[in-house]
Formats: sequence, C-alpha cells, structure tokens
Amino acid sequence: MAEYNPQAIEAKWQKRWEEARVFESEADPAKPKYYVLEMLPYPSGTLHMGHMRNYTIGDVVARVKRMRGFNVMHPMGWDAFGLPAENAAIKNNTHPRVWTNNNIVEFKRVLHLFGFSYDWRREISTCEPEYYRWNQWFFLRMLERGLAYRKKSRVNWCPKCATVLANEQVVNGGCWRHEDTPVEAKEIEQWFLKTTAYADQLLDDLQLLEGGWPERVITMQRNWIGKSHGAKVKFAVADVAGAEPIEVFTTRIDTVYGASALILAPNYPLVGKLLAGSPVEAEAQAKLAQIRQMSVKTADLAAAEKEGFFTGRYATNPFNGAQVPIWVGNFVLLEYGTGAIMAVPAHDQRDFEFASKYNLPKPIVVQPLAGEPLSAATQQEAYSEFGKSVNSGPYSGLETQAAIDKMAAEAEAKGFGRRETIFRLKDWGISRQRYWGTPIPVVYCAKDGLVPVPDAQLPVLLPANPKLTGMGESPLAATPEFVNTACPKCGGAARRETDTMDTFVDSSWYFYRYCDPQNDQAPYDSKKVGYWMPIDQYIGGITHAILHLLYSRFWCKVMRDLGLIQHSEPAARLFTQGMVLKGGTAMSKSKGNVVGAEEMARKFGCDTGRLYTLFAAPPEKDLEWSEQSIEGCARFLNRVFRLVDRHAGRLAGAPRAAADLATASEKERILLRKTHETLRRVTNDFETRWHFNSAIALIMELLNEIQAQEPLEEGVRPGVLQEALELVTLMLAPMVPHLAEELWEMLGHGNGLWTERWPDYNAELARAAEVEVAVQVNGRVRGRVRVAAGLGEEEVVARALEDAAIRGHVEGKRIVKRIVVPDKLVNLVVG
RNA sequence: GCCCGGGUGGCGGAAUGGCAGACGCUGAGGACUUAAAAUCCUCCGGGGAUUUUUCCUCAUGUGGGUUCGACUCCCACCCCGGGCACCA
Repeated sequence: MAEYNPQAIEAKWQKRWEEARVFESEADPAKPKYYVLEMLPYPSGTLHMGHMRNYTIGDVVARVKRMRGFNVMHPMGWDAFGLPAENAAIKNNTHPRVWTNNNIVEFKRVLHLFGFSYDWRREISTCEPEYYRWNQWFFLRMLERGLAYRKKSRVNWCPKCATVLANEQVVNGGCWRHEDTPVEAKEIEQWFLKTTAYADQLLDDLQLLEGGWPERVITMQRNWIGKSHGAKVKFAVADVAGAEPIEVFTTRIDTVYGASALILAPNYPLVGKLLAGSPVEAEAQAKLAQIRQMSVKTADLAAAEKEGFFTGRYATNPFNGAQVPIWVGNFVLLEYGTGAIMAVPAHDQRDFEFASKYNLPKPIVVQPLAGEPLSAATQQEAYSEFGKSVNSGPYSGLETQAAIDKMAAEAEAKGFGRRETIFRLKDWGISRQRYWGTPIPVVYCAKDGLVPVPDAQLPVLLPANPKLTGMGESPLAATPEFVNTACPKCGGAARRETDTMDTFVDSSWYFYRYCDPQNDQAPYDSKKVGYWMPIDQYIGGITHAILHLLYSRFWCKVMRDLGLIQHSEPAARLFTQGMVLKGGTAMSKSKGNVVGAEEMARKFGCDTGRLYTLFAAPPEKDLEWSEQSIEGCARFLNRVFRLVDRHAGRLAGAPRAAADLATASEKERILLRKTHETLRRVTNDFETRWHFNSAIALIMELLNEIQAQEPLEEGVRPGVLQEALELVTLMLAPMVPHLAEELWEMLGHGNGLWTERWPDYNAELARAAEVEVAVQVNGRVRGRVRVAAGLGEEEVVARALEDAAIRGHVEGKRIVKRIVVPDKLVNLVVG
C-alpha cells in the first residue's frame, strides 16, 4: 500500500506541467479568453500564508476556467521599486537592486513550491529599465497633454537629515531615525498628474463596475472622489488697497444672509496682506504663528479644538451689502474648495461651534417646514436640514432648493458668483526625492527651460552607483554624472530632474504589460491588449481599495484617450479577500507572528495548505490561522489518497459507467446519486458563489458517504466506483491540483488531468428516488415521512396524515391551510 | 459624526424565505495495539420529561413587525470590526 507523500507528488507534477507548458497561453481571437490576476507583490520579507491565500484563490479560479475551456492568462510579477529597498541599502550598505533581486529570487522559489498555474514567461519586474522606460513614455504623453505639471507642494522635511520624508517615515510627528527631531512642513516644486481632469469620469464610470466590484469599494471610491454641487461667491474686501475679493465655496448659498463671518485657511495667500496695517495686527500675527505651529498631521486636526482670530478687516456680502468680519480658522483647509468659507453658524455645526467660542452672532435664516421653529435664544446646535428661507431679503419664503437655484442664478447674473461643482479628489503628487524609482524624464536648461527627454533617448536610466545616505536633497541630485546632461534641444549644459516617480505609477498599468511583456517598441501591442483586457477577475486586499485601483482606473482612461485601448475600466470584476491572522492580527515581521509559506509546505505539503486556506473561512473574510485545523485538512487528503489507492488496482482504469438506475444495486444507487448531487452543488459553489469552503465540505460529505458503503468490492461494479472516484478527483483538481493529478494517474489515465474538462452532472442520477419530507403543524416540525420523489401534493399530505405523531397534533382540529414544498416540506395549518 | 461590513455551539463555520448548527477542529468514550502513534466507530447547544425508545421546550446580539413558516425580509436599538472624517 502506497503512502501519500505530498512533497514527492508535488515536485513530480510541477515538473510535468512545466515540461508540457500547461500554463502558457497566447492571444487567440478564436478562443474565449479569461484574464485572472492577483495583485502583484512587493518582494520583501518572507512569503507568508497571507500571500498564499491570495494566490490560491486566484489559482483555483484560473484552473476552473481552464477546465471550462477558456484561454486563461494568469501572470505574476514584482512591484520592485520602493522605499524599503533603499532603506535596507542604507542600513546594510548594499545596492537596492541586489536586495530587491535577492528577494525576488526567494519569492519565486517559494511560489514555485506551490505549483501556482502562472505563465512565467510573462513575468515582469517594475524596476527593470525595460519596464520603467514605459512609465517615462507615459509621463511624456501626459506632459504633452497638460496632464503632468509642476507646482509647489508641502512635504515632510527633517531638518537634521536635510531630507524629505515619506509619510510612513514620520513617526509621532518626528523623523523615524530620531523621533526627537520634529518634522517640518516645507514647500517644494513637485510633479503632479491631473487626476482631477478625470474626476467626473472616475465617478460616473463606477456604475460600470456595479455588480462586478464589491459595493463597499465602489462606495469608498465615490467618497474619495467626493463630488459636491454648490456655488462660489465673491466677497469684496473693504479698506485694503489691492486686495483681491475673497471667494468662498458653499453648498448652501441659500444661507448667505446668515453669514456672520468669512473664515480663511491659515495659509490662505491673502492673510499677510490683510494683517499688514490692521488695527489688531500684532495680536493677530502672534495668533497666526501659534496656529501654524500646531500639528502638521491632518489626522490630529480632526480632533483638535477649533482655533481662530479676527483679522481686523471686513468684507462685503454681495447679496445685502452687510459688512462681515474676516477671520482665520484652523479648521478651514486651503486644499479644499477655495480655502475660504462663509460662516453660517445657525446652519452649519462647525460654524456653530466656532461662533459659540468667539461670540459671533448666529442669525437664523432657514426655518424647518414642520415642527418647532428655531429660535436664537434656545438653539443648541446647527440646523443644517432643508427648510424655508427667512430673513433673507427677497428670497424669504422660498423653500431651500428654490432659494439655492434662484440665488445662484442671481449671483451669476450680477457677476459676483457662479454655480460650481467641486471635488475632494486632488491631483496625484508623483514626485519622490528618492533613488529607487523611475526617473522623471525631463531636463532643465538655462536657455530652453524645462525640456522633455525625447522618446528616442528613453529610458533615462538610474545611475548604477548612487551614494545612498538618507541625507540631503535626494540621491540623484547628489550624483553628478546623472544630473549633468546635455539639453536635448540646444545641446548646451543642462540639469536632469532628480525626482523619481511614486511606485503607484508602476502598479497602475502593469497588467497591460503582462499582455505583451517583451515589447521594445511600445508599452504594449494594442491588438494583444485588445484581446486580453480588461481583466476578468482581479483579486487582492481591501487595503488597495482606494489608491491603487483609482490610479489604475485613471491610467486606463488616459491610455484610452491616447488611442491605445478601447475600454474605459481595467477590471471587470474585483474580489477583495480577507487577511490571514495569527493571534488576532495580520501576519507581520514586526509582530513576529508570521507563518512562512515554505515552512508550511514542508510540514504538510502545499495542497494541504491550499485546501486549508480555502476551507477555513469564506474567501472574503479574515482567517485565523490554526495548526489543528490544517491537520484536519491533511487528514482528509490522506483519506482520499488511501481510498483511491485501495481500489485502483481492482478498477484498473475501468471505463466510467453511470450504470442505468434500473439495474443498479442499492449501493450503486446511493453512490451515483450522492456523487452527481455533490457535483451539481460544487459546480454552483465554484461558478456562481465562490463558496470554496462549502464546496470542500460537500466533497468531504461525499467521501464519507463513499466510505460508508464499504466494502466497495461487494455490490459495486468497477465502472460505477470509477465514476465516483473520478468525479471526486476532478472536483478536487482546482484546489489540490497535485494530488488530483496523482489520483488521476492512479485511476489509470495517462493523459494528465490538465487536459480534462470540468464534468457535467447527470440530473437524472442526481435526483433521489425517495425523499424525506418534513411535516410541520403550524410551522413546527412534528414528523417526517419518506415518500417517492416528485409525489403529488394530495398524496404527500395523505401520507403525512398517516403518521401517528402528526395525527396527534391534528386530531380534533380543522386543517385551515396546507403548504406543500415539493420533495421538501409539508405545513399543515390547523385552527 | 457619516458610510460600509458583521454578531449562529467550546472554536472555524453551514443553511440562496422551508427540518438551525452541514463539514471540519477541539473534547469525551470505545475498537485495534504489549504500548503509543496512525486509523476506525460512537457521542458532543441549553433546560425538562421519559430508566428504555423517544418526546416537549428554549435558542441564530436585543425588542418589535411581515409571513402558513424568518439566521434569512422590514423597523428600532445594542455590541464588534473596517473605511472616511472640521470636505464648507
């Protein structure tokens, strides 16, 4: 008797698959395609069970679709640029490339142990010039179209290291290397991509994703884009020479008669001019300095107390000519809207709090349509619902929507305002003052100014040997042979841009490159991409629900407008799988709770690991790692192996025979029925529900039933048993592919299971001859009767009434109503 | 504060308006064994009645509702997790 030896079996079949090039696929318009993709990993640390779960889900989908006859593309690659490589390099005095490549080799080795069905010929690594050159190419196209531009923007600056810090390098407001040094905000010129130019499309096209993407991801994106309809209104500044009018954005222009102040963001450009020569200049300057000192982190701002001060200046309300004081407030954001608001304390909670603290008036200009009217004397909180305008000059008496429309129209007609729709979404800042990323392909020439690097000179290569110290302006700026170049236009001395790109650029379009990874003439061939894209099923963590997916959607639309592709959305379906936890938290090196994938595979075999991650929880939920549960899975696979091993000799590859029921023995009928019923339900779990855990439970049940019929040598013909065992094997194949191949061979097949199609269940066999019908009286189960399947309503009720227990509940009462669910249940309602 | 998820035995979880707890884990008992491991068998939500066999009853976060029938649908509330958050 043979033993189940997972490691030997796994190595054997991985080799066969590779030799037969089973997972390689080419674009072929004659075949239906299926593109399944897992989010590409950042290669660092150990490959753990969290990764494995992600890839296992994708692999099951890929294998099911192959068995369904699709031309499946299932690629893998590396998100290889990024800060950790650079940090490691500084710390260990190695090169980021060496560190990264070592990690890739290691990751790849472990992935191979798992037999994932990747087409490795399509592998890409985003840190290779062959890849990042196309980041540069896209950047230049965006630059041509005005979608890439430079502006001053705030960064985290460590004065001690004299360097820019990434957000994750800011720890408790200090530098990660010495927390006692507070991080400063510094404005420097940075590159941006104009995601806002696509704000409306990014929002509207979400509807194309309804049904294919998780609802909550769509909601998160919608909130992130944050479209809001309103109006901008200009307030002229009184008594300050040369002061521009202050423009505010409001969604409630109908409350403008209730404005008791304008409030500017602390860094609003006009603030300096307003304060100069103001009657309260000295104290205002002091207060401003104090507010600017306050925490840099926006997260703290939300919790912080509202602070502000009066500038000593006034502006004129264009609707009624009223003079309203101009204040500065810490809760007003320069980045959103116009950086200035009109404060209407009676109808906005934030303004209400601010006005309460600083004793500003709170005039009521909207009254509820029903219920108790508001009164200034008793108002405890802002009333921000719609209602009816009051104390609003000619607009008094209008309901809110009408007032908004009319007042916006008036503002437009008189030229002091206009309707406007604004977005929370900001342009995408892609500049990083780092080495390990894609160089931004522009040069600065004293004569010609900013000059794009011509396509023919791409890629702009990273210098091979940078000085990485973590100090100073940026590693590229400190590398003269990189910085000093010739101007592409005039040939004179010029200076290269030394910023590199955010790594989200790399991951925004990598799945297009998979379609045509070797192309050295273009980022990809549009024909190939036209065949494979969009992604049919994208699988990854919820952590990327916003940024990665939003940037990918943006990139897609830009490429469409460049004429490279036809579609507008990169992924038709998205699945966000849960995390693998140990001790209640996600596995991470710092917590020391990592279960390494390799360690697991050596101990149990990768098929067992795959089965466990699929069985222990539904794929969208978090999964708590349990060594005991995985042993249960190992036990199950052992049982399957032994069952097939025990009978394979006798079956000797007997042709499958779904013997007709008329001549079948009792055992055979049970086997055939259970097998086909299981196949029916497993097919449904795979195709429409993604309930891998219950599919496995069903197969376990089937196995229990088969074993309950032992000895199978008696009363079961080889063909019938062959049928049952083959279907078990085929059902398991997408989940535990190595074991399934081995079983397939043991069952007498020389062809390799990978050539097999997913089997169809036989409805005739799946149907039971006899069924047990639950009998309820007034909705409570009081008995069960066995009847022939498909028995008519009258007969079933008659049979139910023959049951003594049922009669006991019904006797002496009148049956008012009866409900019959065929083959399942009878409910007798008695009065 | 707003927006999503979720709440079922000792545990992971199953049940697409129709027998709640499938399947697995843990635990208990038994078989095999000199013994152990492995394997196999039986039992395993609470309370009550019945010595048996079985029956009744409560139970899917809480309280209502719809329905012949609710873990499932509706309303209100509680708790847990996540996302966003002075967004004007």
